[in-house]
Amino acid sequence: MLTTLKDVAKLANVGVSTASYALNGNKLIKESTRKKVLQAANELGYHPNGNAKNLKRSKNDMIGLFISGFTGPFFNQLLEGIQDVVVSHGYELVVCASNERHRMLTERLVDGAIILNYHIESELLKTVASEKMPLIVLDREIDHPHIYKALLPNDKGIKQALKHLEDKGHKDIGFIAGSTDSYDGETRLSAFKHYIKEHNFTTEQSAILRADFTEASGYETMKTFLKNNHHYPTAFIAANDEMAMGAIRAIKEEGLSVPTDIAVVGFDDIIIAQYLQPSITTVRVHKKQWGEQVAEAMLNILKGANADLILQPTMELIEREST
Amino acid sequence: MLTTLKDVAKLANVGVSTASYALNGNKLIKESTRKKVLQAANELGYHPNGNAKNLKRSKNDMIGLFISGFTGPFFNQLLEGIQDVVVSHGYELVVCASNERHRMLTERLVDGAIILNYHIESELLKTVASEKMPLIVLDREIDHPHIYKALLPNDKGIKQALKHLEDKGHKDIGFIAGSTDSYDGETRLSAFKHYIKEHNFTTEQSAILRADFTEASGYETMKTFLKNNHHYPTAFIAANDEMAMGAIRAIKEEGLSVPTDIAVVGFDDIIIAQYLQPSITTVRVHKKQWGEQVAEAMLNILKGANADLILQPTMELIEREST
DNA sequence: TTGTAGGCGTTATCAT
DNA sequence: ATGATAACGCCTACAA
Repeated sequence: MLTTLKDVAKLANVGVSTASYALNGNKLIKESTRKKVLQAANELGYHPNGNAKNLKRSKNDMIGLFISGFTGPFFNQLLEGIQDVVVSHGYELVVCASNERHRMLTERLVDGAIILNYHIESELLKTVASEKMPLIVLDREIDHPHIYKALLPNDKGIKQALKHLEDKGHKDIGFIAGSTDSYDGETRLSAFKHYIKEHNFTTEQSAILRADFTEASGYETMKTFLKNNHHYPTAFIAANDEMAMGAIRAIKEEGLSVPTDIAVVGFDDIIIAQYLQPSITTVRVHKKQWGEQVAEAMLNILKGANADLILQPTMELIEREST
Repeated sequence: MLTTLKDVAKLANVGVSTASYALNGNKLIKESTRKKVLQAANELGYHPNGNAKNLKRSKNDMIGLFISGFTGPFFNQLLEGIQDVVVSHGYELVVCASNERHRMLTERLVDGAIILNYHIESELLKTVASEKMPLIVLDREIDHPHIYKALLPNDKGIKQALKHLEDKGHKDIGFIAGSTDSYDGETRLSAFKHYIKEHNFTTEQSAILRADFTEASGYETMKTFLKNNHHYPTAFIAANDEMAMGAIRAIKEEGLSVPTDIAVVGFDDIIIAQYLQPSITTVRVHKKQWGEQVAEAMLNILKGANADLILQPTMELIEREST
């Protein structure tokens, strides 16, 4: 067996509790005994057993982030934001991309969880959430006293994109939607439909394309669309930048020019967007800021603060060459 | 308090052990009792306490990946590879980017760990590694019976890059190194120095630049270099693609052309490399494959297999417009 | 200042 | 087929 506190205590010639106190910096322990214990622990390469410790304390000092996968350039910045804040408050962050068991979450191996994973069913979340285990969902609407929401104001973004295109003289605007699993994708789509109707744009139903957030899908979808329709909108909004990239590639390949023939607006402002040719006009989502806000909120909740705060991550239109 | 197994047992009118067996699918339990227990558990929204369970079983069914941060486009693909394999074997993966405590690792909350984080000291790793806790390091050489290595064959990559440039007629080749913390960065640098000498290239000491892996640092470094030296190499190798990107930006800004005046080779083949203008010639590291191999190795080790396997992730030169 | 002992929620052994 | 009970390793009253 591995070395336990008992081993350390024995080697240091003290009781286990003394060893425990010493290791945990309890003030009552004499300096000399603490030295002895530390020395013994060091000698044995002792590390406490987290399971035992956390079981006893019923606390893990650990916050979980549950995402659906590591694909795509979107997560990095969000992760950075969360990470920074979490560790600066003495917690640690674990990131899990499970799509079935989510044991880290269900078995309460974390003290709080941030959810951005459509694979996890809302019903499950409801059975997991509690006073001792607050949840913040980034990807759905859900009603529960211990589940907090931190959703992106996608409709604002769409509004800005449409406004921008309108200012540029576009009337006939298409849309490239992502997969239906995605909350953000679907809210972007419905915001689009909403404003299109409200502002009497001339968009045809057939100009609302369905892809799956990947560059390849954006390419394929646009390619097929252009092959099958001789009439095309003068502008497209894509539900993310990667699809915008793919669409632009397809448009260029069909001998059309961006933005002269078709303008394209992306969404998210991933790093690559500014480096492409043409660089992509996009709705920037301040992902790092979002992450920071979410993490702060979680820490506050954990601290017992009344965290009914409504997060408002910034969205702004970044104009570049594709429009 | 949260609902425990005892609560479930009570509601189902059975003993705790029976409840435990029922929930864990033990064959000895009568179908009708199992139903009762399941029903009760469901009703109470019961989820086992992972800490208690793992403590008792001394097993977590969990593998940890410890990285230094989420910045940079490098990790995603590696993560994907690891994730896929790990979950397909019934384990879960947790990703931690801690830079100080690493409690998930030290407190044995995982059954094995993959290390790609220069913040974690080798001494610590040695005290943590054991039969019950194998480690695979991706970022250092370290000697310990339970620490396995899965290092990138960086010298092969450098060799290919130099060969490519030599074939293109280059004799005077500079290098842009990353931060000294990085194992891969430093081995790339020393491989470069080694082959430069061996093949009698005319590289001057001053043409070995030091940046820190970011695009910005590549830009700054190259900018300063070109301002201060009227003589410059006809080609540069960068220790990663982002610095290559930055360098190219600086070179263009100084009114020189890539590749005519200065050719640039990157390293890693991050997604963006192919989309830039000029697209970047680079040494492709099959990161996903690397991740898969590492994960397979870990699972084998955990299974008790003799895993002295030497991993050989592929590296190949991808020729594009920057050379 | 230090030691003894009970309990955190499970699993697993051993009776029944 | 089921139920009592002893660990797992740690923390923390409470005693000494």
